[in-house]
Formats: sequence, structure tokens, C-alpha cells
Amino acid sequence: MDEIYKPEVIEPRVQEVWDSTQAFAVSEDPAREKFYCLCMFPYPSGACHMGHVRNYTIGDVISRFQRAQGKNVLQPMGWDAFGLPAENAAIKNKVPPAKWTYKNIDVMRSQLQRLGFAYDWQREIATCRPEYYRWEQWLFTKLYEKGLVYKKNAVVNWDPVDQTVLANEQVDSDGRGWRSGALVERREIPQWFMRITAYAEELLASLSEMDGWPEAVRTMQTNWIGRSEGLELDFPIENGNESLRVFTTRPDTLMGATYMAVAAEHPLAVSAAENDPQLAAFLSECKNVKASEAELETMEKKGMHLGVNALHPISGEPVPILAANFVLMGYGTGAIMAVPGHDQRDWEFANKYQLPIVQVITDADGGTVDLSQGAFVSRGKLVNSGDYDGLDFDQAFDAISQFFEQKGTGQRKVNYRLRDWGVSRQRYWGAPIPMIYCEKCGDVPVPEGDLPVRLPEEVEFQGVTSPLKTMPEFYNCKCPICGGDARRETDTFDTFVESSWYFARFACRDSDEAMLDERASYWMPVDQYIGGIEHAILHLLYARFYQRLLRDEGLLDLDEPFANLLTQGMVLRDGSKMSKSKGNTVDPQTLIDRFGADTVRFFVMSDAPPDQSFEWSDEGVEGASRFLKKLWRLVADHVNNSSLSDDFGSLNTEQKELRRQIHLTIEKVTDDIGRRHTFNTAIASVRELINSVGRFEVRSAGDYAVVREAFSVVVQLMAPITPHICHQLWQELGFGDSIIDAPWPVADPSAMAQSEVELVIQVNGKLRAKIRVSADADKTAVEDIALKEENVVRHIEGKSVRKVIVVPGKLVNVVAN
RNA sequence: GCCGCUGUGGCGGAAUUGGUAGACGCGCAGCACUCAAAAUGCUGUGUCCUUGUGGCGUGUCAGUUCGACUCUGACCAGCGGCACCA
Repeated sequence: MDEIYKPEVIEPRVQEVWDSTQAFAVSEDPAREKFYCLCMFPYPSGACHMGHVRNYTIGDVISRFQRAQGKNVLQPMGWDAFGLPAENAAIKNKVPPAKWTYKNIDVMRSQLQRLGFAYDWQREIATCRPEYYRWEQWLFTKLYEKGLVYKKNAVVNWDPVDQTVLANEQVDSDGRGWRSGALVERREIPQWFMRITAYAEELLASLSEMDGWPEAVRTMQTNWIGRSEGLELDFPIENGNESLRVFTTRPDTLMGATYMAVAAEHPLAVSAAENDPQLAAFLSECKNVKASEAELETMEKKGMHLGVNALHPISGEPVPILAANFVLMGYGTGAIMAVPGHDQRDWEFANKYQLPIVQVITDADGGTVDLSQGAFVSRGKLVNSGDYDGLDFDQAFDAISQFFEQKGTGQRKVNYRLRDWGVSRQRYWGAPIPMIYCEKCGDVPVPEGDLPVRLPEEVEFQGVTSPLKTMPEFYNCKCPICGGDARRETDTFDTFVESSWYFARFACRDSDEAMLDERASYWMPVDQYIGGIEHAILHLLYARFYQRLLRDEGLLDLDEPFANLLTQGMVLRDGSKMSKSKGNTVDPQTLIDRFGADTVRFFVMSDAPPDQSFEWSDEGVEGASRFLKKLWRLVADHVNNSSLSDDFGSLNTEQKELRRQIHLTIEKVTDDIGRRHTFNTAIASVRELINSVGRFEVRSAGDYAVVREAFSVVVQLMAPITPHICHQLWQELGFGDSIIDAPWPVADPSAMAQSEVELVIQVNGKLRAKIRVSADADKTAVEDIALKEENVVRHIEGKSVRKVIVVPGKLVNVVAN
């Protein structure tokens, strides 16, 4: 056996073996337990970055581990191929997005192959292929028929110079367009929505049963869905028949409502501005804000009186109405009732505009309430509320709701923060939305037989606008109903649509008869899903929503798509996220060329647990490389000096100790990889074992046999992480041709048993001594030995022993004062 | 602003159920091998002092407990998400 480790020779050779034997191609086998391991597929941005390497190594380790457990493991890979960067590249470099994307896919595929990931490449998907997006177009038309898809106006970032819609990403922090530099405006345009709110209750309810998901993700989704129970009620408008409808979660504070605020786009504000130039100016100023929640919440809150009052629905008192820049037309009713005494934002706004602040809730526990310092937001007892005085939150909620329900001017309502999903994008590089607009027949979905609506791939960009908007050969069409001239939708789908069902399509990616077939029922759900924590809400919620759409369409009988979720942390360097803009990236390709794939895989797994952020270190890679070289050298020494026979015989103390460590390591690594997913601690314990093996002198057949056992175990435990070197070492050691078909080692309890254990002795919680006692020593015996320890005696001198706590097998704590 | 996470040596991290804080690695220092260097191996490495099986020490402040990195409350700092980046 070669004394020198040569990854550049071994790795391509081993990969060739896997490739030629189709080692990771799988099919449905009802006789075996299946395991579907999936990593969030990449956007083909150009080349793999360290975040990809980390993500896909985690998935590969889990997949290979599960395979060694005897399961039928599916691990597919594909490309989330539609998206904005392809258009940006097209505008910059005059290359069609399709061409740019396919080229990137080729580069990244070969990088993933070079890393040795155990993918079933026959199942590869690229979402920009018509064979793929045809089915999401088909599903969209089905959902349209069911009323789960509808059209309404929604706010976008509008660039007045480039005359186009901008993504939040294309608007800089000053609110200016990325190319024109013009101040962007909020503008409303008609867009398609998917009725995710119809599933809000179900999406929320099942979160509590999803044990395989991190608690943090479930909490974030719960808050995102944001179920709240409240009252929707009308405030009559003074001098007219109209009324202003608002929703509140605090009907108990109704008597403290001292003003109303409406969105700049609210019809009431618009009509008031007709004879009020100052107000009109304010309303147009309100439009110069980015359409993002963070922006709206942190900007300076501004308002202006409409000169119109509402009437308080109970007291009949006039309540001023203001237009405010923080109220959005698209959310709720576009209007709010403000209770500055008991809502902090309302309180600040009231102080700024000298609006009255009234206390209507008092602390039920008798604490003082000082509204000059801030709002009192806790629930309490009602005061200054006429007939409702003295009621608590629940009583007031019921009484006030009943009042409005009886009058017919309000009703209790469960509201969700979750809004319907706007899927329209005014962009080119996406799946065309399969709708046709006919003057006679209205909105008409493209009939099934005419699908897919193909996205033309040979296009040229003139400026920033989607080429589809200027291609009559694309948008001119005939109405499927009346046959008259009609116009095709030129918007495309949000790319989250593609990533909301790809996981199921991997089971049957070649099906051209249906979106999904029976193979999906075998493979789904995904047993382990792995991806960035940044997807905790949007992608993961949309995918859960889509799974239910697929279920209700009769395509796949399943509620939740991902049984277990692992959210991976970011890759950092020098304490901040690796990114091109910061110029602190490390190119994985360079590292693979220099150290080999196994070293890169080993390092990214050894540094930190997967759900934590991972700090890049050039020296760390060297350390990983050093370890693999050392492992290779130790095995080579062993193999090249194999004159001794392979027989345990009866074991001496040193041999027993090493065997004990071997089997403890099996137990720990199995738990760390299989249950805890803490690959860093698994690696640490393998390193400890190798350190012991390195120190262990082989002088007898028994020594040789124990060391050989150690190598067989180490190579198997490491195989999921560094599969190439382990494949080779397994053969060199003479254990077999292919380690991927060897079953996972099992810890032997008799090798781990010990007759004596070490106990820690504390006095008042501080370590004072260590003793060795027989493993079955009883409490009293242990206590006696502990109290006689010299250092214990010294520390309890002059004190009396109050209590002795014995934790069997662990410690003794002597409490004395 | 709201929601969520994180905070431990010079650095990445370990301590799994409240029970020895700092496993494992990186870096650094010394030694061995070498004409020399690289590579490799060995030893040491939280901090302070009066060098003792000594004191202190897990972002800050308080609390619960025989015992707290771990649980509770308040605060500080950093990171992620906030619906058109993916």
C-alpha cells in the first residue's frame, strides 16, 4: 500500500466506480424502508459557494449514514433555475438568461460531482424546463377553477424613470432605483394571488405536532400566520351615510379611541384631497416609501387631518380621521381606530399631533397607570367606559361585540396576519402565468391541451423591462372560449412557486401524464430536509401550503411535506457572512484542487454543528488535510506490517481499554450522526480514537487484532463524511470491495462494561477530590469513602456536614457550613 | 419597529437530562528528527497570585438550587427574516 495519501488520484477513481455501477440510482422497493433526504436545491448563480458545500455535505452524510443502516435512500439534486440574477446578467452582458442559466448549471453540476455527493442524477430537475413548469401552470388553472386563485390590486415598487417594477432588492437603502437612481414610488397594479389564507388555520394547527422541526422555525411560522381574535366594526362618518370599517383585537379599549387613521390610497383620503392641495401633497409624499414592512415600521410616522370626522359608535362623539403613512390599503380594511392610551404606536403618534389620550383600562392588580410616560398596554379593568366600567378583558370583549352584532354594524372575526400570496412578477425569466384576457370573456385560463405556455428563450433585453411585454408573437393570442383576438398574460410566477413542489416531482420527474404519479406516494414525505435558516418562513410555509393543494387535488395523500427539518447556519469569514459584495469568499473549487474533496467535506463538518453559523478558517482546512494524511499513514503502516495473525486471544488491560474506547466511539458517533446531527462532535471522538491508536504500540497478535478492529470501525464511521478515502482504505485493509454496501458497526456492550468508575467529590459544589470505586458500590459506601478523603476533610474542618448528595456513577456533593 | 436565534480561552467550538467548564481542533511556545528548512512526532498552553489537588472564571445584573454555560426575570451586543433576492 502506498505510504502517501493522494486524493487527486483516489477521488476521481472512486467516483468512476460509483458512476459506472450506478451506485446511487434508486427505485421504489416496498419491501425496504425508504429514506428521502433532500437539500434545498440551489439557484444556479454561477459557481458553488461554501454555503452550498456545507448544505450538501450535511445531506450527503445523512444519506450515506441512512444507507449504511440498510434503508432505500433517495437523494436527488436539481436547479431552482428561474430568477432575477439571470435577467441582471442578461442586461449587463447581453446574453439570454436561458443560455446563462444552462451554462451555470453545467459548471455547478460538475462541481457537485467532484465533491462526490451520492445523488441519483437520473432525477435531475431544472425548473426552467417546460416539462417542469407545465405542471405548475396546469395546477394554477385547476386552482383558478376552484376559486383558490384570484386577481386584485397590489402594491409594487415603481421606478418612474425606467417605467418598470422593481424588486425590493433593486431598491437601495435611500429608496432609489438601482439603475435609474430615481426615487421609487408605491404603486398599485393588478396581480394574481393564491388563497393561502384559506389554509391558515390548518397550517397553524399542525405546527404544534411537527416534532421533527426546530422549535424556532415553528414559532416563527406561528407568529407569521399570526392568528388573532377580534372585532370588525363600523364607525359612521359625520354628515353622511358612509361608514369606516376597522378591525381591532382590543374591543375593550373602544371607548378610548380618539382618532382614526386611513391609508393614503383610501377612498376617503382621496376624496378629501380633491379640494385640499396640502393634503393631496401629503398623500403623494406617502407614496415615496418602499413597499416593505421593515421600511414602514421604522420610518417616521406621519399623518394629516382629512378634515372629516367619524362618530364614535357608542358615545356619538366626533373622532378626527387622519391619513397616515404607516397604514396600508392592502392590509386589513386600510383603516384603523387609534387608542393612544393603550397602544404604544398610537400613543407616540397622538403626542406628535396633539391628539387626545384617554385612559379606559386600569391595572387590575392596583398598580398605577401613568399615561404621560407611555401607553398602558396590558389587559386590565375598564374605566371611563360608561356601562362597561369594571369589566375585565373577556367580559368587555363579549359585551361590546354583542352590542355591534345586535345592531348589525360589526361582528367578531378571526383575523390572520398572513396575507394571500401574490404570485405575479413583472419579469421575463420565470414561468408564464397561464391566463388569457379577452374583452368579451374576461380572464380565461389556458386550456390543458394548450399547455405549456412556453417561455421564449431566444430574447434580447432592451433596458430593464421584461422582453415579453414587447413581444406581440408572445402576447397576441386567440380567446379559448370565443376565438376572438385576446391578449396573453405577460407576468410570470414568483420563483417560490417552483420551489413549492419540486420535492414531490423528484419522485417521478419523467412523468408526462400527470404532475405526480404513484411513485410520489412511495417516496414522500421527505424524511430529512436541509437548508438555510433564511427560508424558515416563506419557502417552508409555501411548500406546506402547496403540499395541501396537491393533496386536495388528489395527487398525493399527505399533509406535511417535510417530516424532519434541519436548518443550517451561515458560512462566515472574519465574523461576517461570506459574500461577493464583501469580497471575503473562498472558492471551493480552489480548495478541492489543492486538498481534495474529502478534506473540504471533513473540514466543513468538523468545525461547528450544522444549525450554527460556521466560521471559515484557512488553517482549519490544513488541519483537516493533516488528519486524513495521518489516518492514511497509520493504516499504511498497519497494512504494510501485517505479518501478525488476526486473533484476539485473551485481552490485557491496555487492549481492553482500547476496545472499550472503540465501542464507546461507535455508540457516540452513531448517536451524533443519526440523532443529534452534531457531526463536529462525532469527528472529535473519532480523532480521539485515532490519537489512542497512534499511541498504542503493537507488540503481539492481540495488539494487532485490536488495532485492526479500531481501523475497521474508524473507516466505517468516517465513510459518510469522507467517502473516497474510506472506500480506498476499506479495500486496502482487505474488508471488501465497496464500503457503501457494508452495514454500520454496532457497539458491543460487553466491550464497554467496566468494573470500576471514577466519582467526583465536591464540597459545597466545588471539586475537591476524585475517587475510584467499584461500579456497584452502594450510596452509603461511597459516602463513607468520600468523607474520609484527605482534601475533603480539610475543606469541611470546623464546619458541620448538613447533607451529602450522591449521584450514582457521577459525583458526591458534601454540603457543609 | 416586529418576530426568531446566538453570546464560553488568542480563535472555531465541547460539556446530550441542572452534576468535573474548556473535549477535539486551530494558533502559539519549547523540544526531537535535519547540515538546514519543510513535513512529522512529543510536551505545554483560561486567568490571577502567595504555585495550593489555591482564588477567580461561560455577554451584564438579579433570582431559583446542595449544585447553573444549562432554568427564570430584566438588560446589552451581534446575526437572520419581515411577504418582488433566493
